[in-house]
Amino acid sequence: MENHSVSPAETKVNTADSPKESVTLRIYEEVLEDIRSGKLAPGSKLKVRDLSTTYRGSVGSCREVMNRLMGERFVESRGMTGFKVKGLSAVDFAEVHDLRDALEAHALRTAIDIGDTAWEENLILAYHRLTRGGGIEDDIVSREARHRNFHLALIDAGSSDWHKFYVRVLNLHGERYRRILLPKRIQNPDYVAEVDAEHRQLMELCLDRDADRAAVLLKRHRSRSRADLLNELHKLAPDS
Amino acid sequence: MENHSVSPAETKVNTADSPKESVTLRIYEEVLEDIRSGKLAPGSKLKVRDLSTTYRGSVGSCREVMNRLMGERFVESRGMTGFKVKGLSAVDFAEVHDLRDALEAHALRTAIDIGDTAWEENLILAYHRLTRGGGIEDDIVSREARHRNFHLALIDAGSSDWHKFYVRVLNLHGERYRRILLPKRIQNPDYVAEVDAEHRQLMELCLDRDADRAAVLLKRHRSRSRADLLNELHKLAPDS
DNA sequence: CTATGCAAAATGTTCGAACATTTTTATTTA
DNA sequence: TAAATAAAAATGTTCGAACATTTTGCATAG
Repeated sequence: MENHSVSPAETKVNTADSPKESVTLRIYEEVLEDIRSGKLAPGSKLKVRDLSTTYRGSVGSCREVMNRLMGERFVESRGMTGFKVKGLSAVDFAEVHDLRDALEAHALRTAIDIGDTAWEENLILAYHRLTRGGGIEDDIVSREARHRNFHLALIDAGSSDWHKFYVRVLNLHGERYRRILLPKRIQNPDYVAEVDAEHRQLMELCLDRDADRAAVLLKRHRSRSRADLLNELHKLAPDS
Repeated sequence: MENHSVSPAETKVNTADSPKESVTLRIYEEVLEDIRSGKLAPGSKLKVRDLSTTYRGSVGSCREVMNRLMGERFVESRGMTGFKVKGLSAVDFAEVHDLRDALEAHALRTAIDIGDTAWEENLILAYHRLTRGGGIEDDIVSREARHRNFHLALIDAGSSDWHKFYVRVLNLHGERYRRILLPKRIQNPDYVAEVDAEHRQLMELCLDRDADRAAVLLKRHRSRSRADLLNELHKLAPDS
């Protein structure tokens, strides 16, 4: 049988004071990144032995990671037949998108309602990092991370841990669809600039405490992505 | 150090055709039940070696289960300090309750909107099982399972897998609070009868496709629980 | 007495071999 | 040839020992 082994996501530079993360955590991060980037193809089988050589860990460590990723729905498993990368589908994407919209809209209103100065300052900081880049690493991975952080900063006041927990997971899944199906767009400078303009507006509406307009803009902010992604998905599988 | 070992949840009878579930799955189910019943105390440490003897598996199997339960937020872990049962707190409960309310209200409207005959029939069946008992096993565990199934049946039409996934987890957490803090009430026949009357109303409003009243009743259905549980929690820790 | 540091114990983590199941391949038979 | 079967390979699962880190207990210095 052919072996679709992949090379793991870039090894992280161990800065002097980094507190020596566990093997399991390292593999978790690398596998998650590789699933989100598409390096581990949607629907493909995840054989723990292959994983253990690719990501340099034991079968046990890899199985721990698989179990963890099941909880975040990036990995599936039925009975004693091993693990699979979750597939892509139009229905799944629509669900992810709509549920995130609902949760985020609610959280945004709460944040605008009761957010304090710290929230405002953190939001400004997140916007700055998003647009100015995060330092040395300025690839697609960190861009998406900064993007996610900005959107999390928007709602990082008042809303519950549960809310944030779910929004984070849904965001990660949304990113996966974007990165795999629209890789060109998210690297196009014009598109990025245009989107960042919306981010700025969003931030300013928050600072002005204009919940209604912010909610509308947030929804519009994503609607193009949604339509285009569903279009791509229907091209791949017209019947779903 | 003292050893707070517990006896595992009752061993499941292996009927002839049961497809031989994996050790990990068995331990997962037993540990989850013991966390929800309070046999594994909120906030207590989960030492894999103790677990492996209590639940008759290897450390590796137990670690897989811990990782899985982390995804459902029944178990926490920070750095290299092992696993802990998630604690109880008033804020956490309020978050669980409110988020579930929001998700379920939305799902209920969708179900009433587009639910078909199969949905209606399934709902009637779930109500029957809830009130008439589920057969041999009629303890608190199966009562709660049937209760959860009824509420899942209410929304089991149209709403997304993600929605159902999250509602299920939130329900399990809500049950945990009820079982640990209000054990008397949920076993009181009068209370059960009273609640089941509400269940019947709820079902009938669904069959009548009266979304507005159903939504109101669903909210009210839980409000007493919510108030009483928050009261209990404040007694335990008045400052949370 | 408190604080500090060391050693021992407890606990957390990782590993790869051993075992079990599923899937594939080869072979036989109708 | 096609279906059935058995052997072999591949893959999935489980285990407990080995290793690493954290916590505990104790001795000593301030």
